[in-house]
Amino acid sequence: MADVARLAGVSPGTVSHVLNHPHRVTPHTRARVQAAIDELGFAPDRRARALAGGASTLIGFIVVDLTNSYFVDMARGAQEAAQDAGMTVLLADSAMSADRELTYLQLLDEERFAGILLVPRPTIADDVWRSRSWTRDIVLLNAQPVGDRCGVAPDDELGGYKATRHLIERGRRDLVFAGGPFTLHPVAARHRGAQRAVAETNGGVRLSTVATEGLRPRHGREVGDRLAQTRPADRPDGVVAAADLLGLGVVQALAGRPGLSVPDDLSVVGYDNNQASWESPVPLTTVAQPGHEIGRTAVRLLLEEMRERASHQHQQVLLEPSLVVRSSS
Amino acid sequence: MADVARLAGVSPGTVSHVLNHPHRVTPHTRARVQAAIDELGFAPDRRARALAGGASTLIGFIVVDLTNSYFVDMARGAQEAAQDAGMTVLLADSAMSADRELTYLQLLDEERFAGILLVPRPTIADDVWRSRSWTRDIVLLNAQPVGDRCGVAPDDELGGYKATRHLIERGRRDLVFAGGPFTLHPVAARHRGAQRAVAETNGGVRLSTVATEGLRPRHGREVGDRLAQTRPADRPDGVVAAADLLGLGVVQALAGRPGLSVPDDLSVVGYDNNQASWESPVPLTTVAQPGHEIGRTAVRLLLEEMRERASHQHQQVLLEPSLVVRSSS
DNA sequence: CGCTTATCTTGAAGCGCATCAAATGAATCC
DNA sequence: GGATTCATTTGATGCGCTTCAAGATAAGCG
Repeated sequence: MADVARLAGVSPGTVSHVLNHPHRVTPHTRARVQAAIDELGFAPDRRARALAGGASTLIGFIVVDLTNSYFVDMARGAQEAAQDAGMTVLLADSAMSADRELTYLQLLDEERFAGILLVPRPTIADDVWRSRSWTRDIVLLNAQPVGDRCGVAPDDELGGYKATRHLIERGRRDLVFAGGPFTLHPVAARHRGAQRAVAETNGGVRLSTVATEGLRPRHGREVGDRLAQTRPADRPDGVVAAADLLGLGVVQALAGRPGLSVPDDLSVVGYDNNQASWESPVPLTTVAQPGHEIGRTAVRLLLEEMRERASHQHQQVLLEPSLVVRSSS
Repeated sequence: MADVARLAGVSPGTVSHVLNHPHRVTPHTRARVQAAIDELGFAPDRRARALAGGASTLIGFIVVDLTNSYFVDMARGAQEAAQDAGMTVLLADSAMSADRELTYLQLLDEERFAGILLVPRPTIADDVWRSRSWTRDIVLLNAQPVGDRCGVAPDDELGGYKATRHLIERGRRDLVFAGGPFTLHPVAARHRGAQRAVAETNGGVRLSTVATEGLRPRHGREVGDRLAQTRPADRPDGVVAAADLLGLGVVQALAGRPGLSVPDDLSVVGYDNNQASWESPVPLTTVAQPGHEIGRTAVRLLLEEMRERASHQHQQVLLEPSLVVRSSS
């Protein structure tokens, strides 16, 4: 910056002004300084700026698993909202590791980022970072509510409700909810939603539950095989799968079997709007997570917390998932 | 830091020493300072440290599309290698946008990151960032070679060769290469590899080429349908697909058709080791990209460039993809 | 034309830390 | 016991920038 000042024949303070308060500088000198900046290819050191002046313009986003495009959606929503506020989101992939989660948290803390968005690991006893008090503002995404922090999450109960309600409106009367393990909060919540939708019919619709060991296609295929072996009279006519890959497994197992066509004999609804759900031979009806909105909302909360530190009230926001109807129902 | 010094009854310089040169400080005072640090919950400001002392410990990783898990692999490899060197990788998702790519580049430049890893958009006329001279060291990943930069990329030609060679070794004699558009460098390179493998047989194997409009499952299904309509006598017995999703489409279209079982009547090899390739009902033989190694190597090159700036020679590294044999061949 | 006011510009101080030369203290040696 | 040496500790200086009080210049007014 000193070089620029010298070349432009002004004081360092003036260079700083054209960078930060251009209106306070005569158009004439402003032009000269700008010319010097261009000629020297000067790019101000943001660390120094942040050190001297206000805060950083960086927001950190720590994600449990970047392999999951749901979280990438969140990141993009966050980036979008951050950009509107002149800030930037930088990502860190903790890749399921508690250690890394903590390490990143500490790093961003020491780097004095403006704020931190955290998608923690889904474990319950997830207290590694909670035991410590951080200097940065932190907003939790896709996590169970925590009292002393803002949080944004999808309304899984509502999603389960919507999926089930959809099948009921399509005339299905004998439903199965497939998913597991139920220790996973989202699975349990979606299940509750399904139960609520069925309860509203006052006995007009039956719901049974198949607990699976996981949510992968092979678990779904097991469910499908089991359905195929059921006597046609006892056979359900709708499946609410707790995840797309699970639902796809069900569809795969049913493919080609007589009397078991999807969606005529059996409707299937998935969950997550996974890429696989629309690239399947039978595109899957599914519930799309509001990942993008979660990201946007999280940044909004973070900015609020940063700006009105004193009056800020922590809050938990639940966002509504949306039904995407395709060929499987 | 001043607070810590005061509480421990030492000078600020000493606090700095226990942080940076612990051996130069008496165990006794070191313990006292440490106690003060703990009591105050002091976490040093990394920006200030970098400003005063050497360089930052941050490496930026700008990715064209984080939705693609191939790039997440690279990021993880990079993080791994960076960690070994006491550094950290932070990600930025340019989401296919040239603007964002440039903006991030400039941001990381101004934030004085130690170095930058860039996975640029696949376009050829990709000169937005090239026109400018950056202060940071930059390594290109998964990109066409550029003279004045280090670069790391997969050897697609070799991958195409390996896939084809595998089918030949399995006794296949009439092959099809399916993929497109051929303006995509990886597609063209894989095709060349396939041609080389066939050429080595001196006429013992036939290869035809089906140019598709894209690499999605539906394009593959079209190929599969066409194969099914071919007279059995003229029908190929092996398909080299330029991508997994394409290959999966082929398999899907063939499923259940008599005389067209996979892998008996027709073997299929995909490319990318996409998640879908192993979760399919017929797990796909495929070529796995060395994403992890690309990330590791890129960081290695970056560190070399940083440490031996004077003597450093830019280099292009091609990494070997590996064949993953599963049920479709 | 002298003085007040508004507009620009300046230079010093400080952000939080690392480093380095200088000072202090302890240990060693004859 | 005094002189040396080596290990610790100190305090000042500067990293690149913003800001702020103060100085300089220009404009406005009677």
